[in-house]
Amino acid sequence: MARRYDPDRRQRIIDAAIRVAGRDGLAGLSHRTVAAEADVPLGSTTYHFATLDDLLVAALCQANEGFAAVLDASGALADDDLAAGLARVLGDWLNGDRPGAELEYELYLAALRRPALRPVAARWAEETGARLSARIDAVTARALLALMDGICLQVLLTGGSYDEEYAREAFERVIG
Amino acid sequence: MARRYDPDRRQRIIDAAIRVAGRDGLAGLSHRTVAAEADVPLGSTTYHFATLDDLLVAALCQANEGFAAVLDASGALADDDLAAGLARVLGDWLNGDRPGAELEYELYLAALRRPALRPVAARWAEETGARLSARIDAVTARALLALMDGICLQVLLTGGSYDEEYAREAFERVIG
DNA sequence: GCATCATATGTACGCTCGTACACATGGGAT
DNA sequence: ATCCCATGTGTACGAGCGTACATATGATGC
Repeated sequence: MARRYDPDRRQRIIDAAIRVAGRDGLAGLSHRTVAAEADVPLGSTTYHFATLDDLLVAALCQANEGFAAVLDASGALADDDLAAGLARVLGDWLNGDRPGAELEYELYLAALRRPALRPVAARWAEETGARLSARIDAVTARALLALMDGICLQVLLTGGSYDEEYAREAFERVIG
Repeated sequence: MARRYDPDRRQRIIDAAIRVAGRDGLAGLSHRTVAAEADVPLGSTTYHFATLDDLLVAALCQANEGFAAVLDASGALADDDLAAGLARVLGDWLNGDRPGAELEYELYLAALRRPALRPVAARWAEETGARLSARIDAVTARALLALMDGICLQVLLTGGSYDEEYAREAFERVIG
């Protein structure tokens, strides 16, 4: 009954959704679980996000900024050795916040089956590609992006560990 | 009441699961939906596959053979120009049976959140890597695999179309 | 002040889900 | 011929789900 007129309500629901998805995966995400995590009544989550897709889009948009932030903060794009810089930032991201990386990828990959998420996933790819394009030609940027995705996938899917030197070598070859 | 002692019961349930997952995605997969698709009673699916993970593992194992079959049949590994061969087979797979490719990837990516699927996903990566290793050194094979995953992902996630020439160029650079 | 309307709340309905379990059936070992 | 048990069948239970909706509240514009 408390906390009527909570100006941050919507944002708190998104944050709660990210926590729930991070803990239990997308399968554990529902209006109710998010409501419980955010400590708001069920009706509040359904009011702000009529469908789960709406909530997913908001969560994906926010989670997407995780890697972008790491990428910008690392200065890898300004590194003299771009391949080494990318390999380093990927390692920082994968080893620094593995659950966060898993969540980000899960949301990203969810676009495969949820058309509503595709524009967001596509925009992320475009924006990251654009950052790379500031350093290198468009084709190489796109290939680097694909390679980064593939390497992350191999690490996350097989549960293996990240091999920075191998990544650097692969990036270097693509850069040519 | 009919069809007692159906020796192919288990296999028919797996086939039904693949059809359901292909049509409605993993989210639409349940003991009941599979039972309905296979035209068997609910108890039959729960008997042969106590948990959904059991069923997923069986489906993933079977679906995994799709790309491998295309890869073998294409003769890409025997192609003089490995990069061109891989780019061609990827195009055949993505354009020839898009729903099948989506399903295979969805099952593959499900390993991210379902530990039970990880060994299967890891084995697929190993086996495909081994096929490539017959043609090229192990590091390059692994990088090629990552790049193939990444390129497929970009196509499937963004809904874009596959650019074979771009893929060939990227493969070529990795091969060096 | 007052009307308006976006926001917030609680409850209820019908559905599907996983799971459990009691019972039926008949192939194959003995 | 008989028994065992893997396999097959039907039903029920409790839980969680999305959704809808009637109602409450107070910020905001006038």
